[in-house]
Amino acid sequence: MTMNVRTLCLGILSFKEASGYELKKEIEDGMYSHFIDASFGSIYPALTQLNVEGLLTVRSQEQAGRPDKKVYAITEMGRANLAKSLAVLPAKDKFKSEFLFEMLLQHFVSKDHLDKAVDKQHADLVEDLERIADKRQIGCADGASFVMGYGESVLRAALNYLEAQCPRLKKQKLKAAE
Amino acid sequence: MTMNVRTLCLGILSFKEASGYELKKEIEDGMYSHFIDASFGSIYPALTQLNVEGLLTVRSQEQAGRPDKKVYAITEMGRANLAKSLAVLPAKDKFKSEFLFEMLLQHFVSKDHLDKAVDKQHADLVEDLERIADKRQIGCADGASFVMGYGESVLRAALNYLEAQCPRLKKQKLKAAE
DNA sequence: CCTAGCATATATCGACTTGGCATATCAGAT
DNA sequence: ATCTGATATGCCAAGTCGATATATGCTAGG
Repeated sequence: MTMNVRTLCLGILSFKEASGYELKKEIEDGMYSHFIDASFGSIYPALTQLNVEGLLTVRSQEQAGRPDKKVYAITEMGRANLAKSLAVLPAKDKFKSEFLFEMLLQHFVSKDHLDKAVDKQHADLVEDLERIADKRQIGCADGASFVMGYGESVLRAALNYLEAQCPRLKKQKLKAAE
Repeated sequence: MTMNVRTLCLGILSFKEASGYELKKEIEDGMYSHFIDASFGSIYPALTQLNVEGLLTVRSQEQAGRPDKKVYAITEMGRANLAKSLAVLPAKDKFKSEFLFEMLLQHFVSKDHLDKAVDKQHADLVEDLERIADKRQIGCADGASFVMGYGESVLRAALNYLEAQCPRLKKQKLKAAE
């Protein structure tokens, strides 16, 4: 699979048309957020290029009191191109964690700093799980359901491990529940 | 935390001296492999730069029948610099999965291709789990133990989910056990 | 009241990183 | 005899991130 920002944009636009800004929001806060990343610096040039190649169409949409939106929609050529990109076996998952790196080198940092890092990791995991839980309530089809279930399983496992290794976290949890 | 290849090299070299090639092996197959990535194209320039800045020392080691090794060792300045980099709270974990992207867009690919993608994901997860299990047998201290336990939990959760969603995989497992 | 910050919206640019390629030698497999 | 793979270092084009710039309107606090 040729997984770059181009393919990503085509994939999201295959569900519904959107502007560059809306794509970024979807990638950051939406269903894609826990297994994909992309910045404006790659999204906007990709959209321009895809439009030039005829894989997308643009239409400028005026908005009251806001800058104009450039709404992109996928074309038939775009769908064909996306299908072609997806027809290659996906590359191996990549997981990057500064947190685990810091845990590995814990003898270089203070006990206090380590506690803060663990707390942050815990908060990040809880936040991600809550976001998925919110999306799940809405209820969605086939692929989306599988993807959210996968994310939920993995995040919950990480959270459980963290709480088992750092009993301190459970106390905080109880505190928060009061 | 300033997590770039520079910090990564300093971190690994804080345990033992190594050449660029050995660092790559450690990152690819060693304990770091499931939460960090780096290519030769970033490792070698980083080592050269760190040496110029006095954070590392080099010594050329001759080897019978092989090219000379440049063995890098961390200096006191290097350790101080590493400690400083670690004194910032770690950034949020990043997880990239082409597999999940493909699952989300499954209506674009054939049933056969989807099966192959799932099989590949399954094999990747099993391979990673085995690698961690091998490392764990050796037995290691504090940080390393935590990191491997974390990785094991997360990978096992993913594997369990995959097998629960695709009962076909269990049959393959039994086949392989025969 | 007003002003500081935040959300909307698009775009560029430097710095970093990846992945492929080049180069060289030797061991073991075919 | 030849080819693949491991050891070993390094360069380079292409892709990507994070910060920054620009412009506007809404909202909440001082």
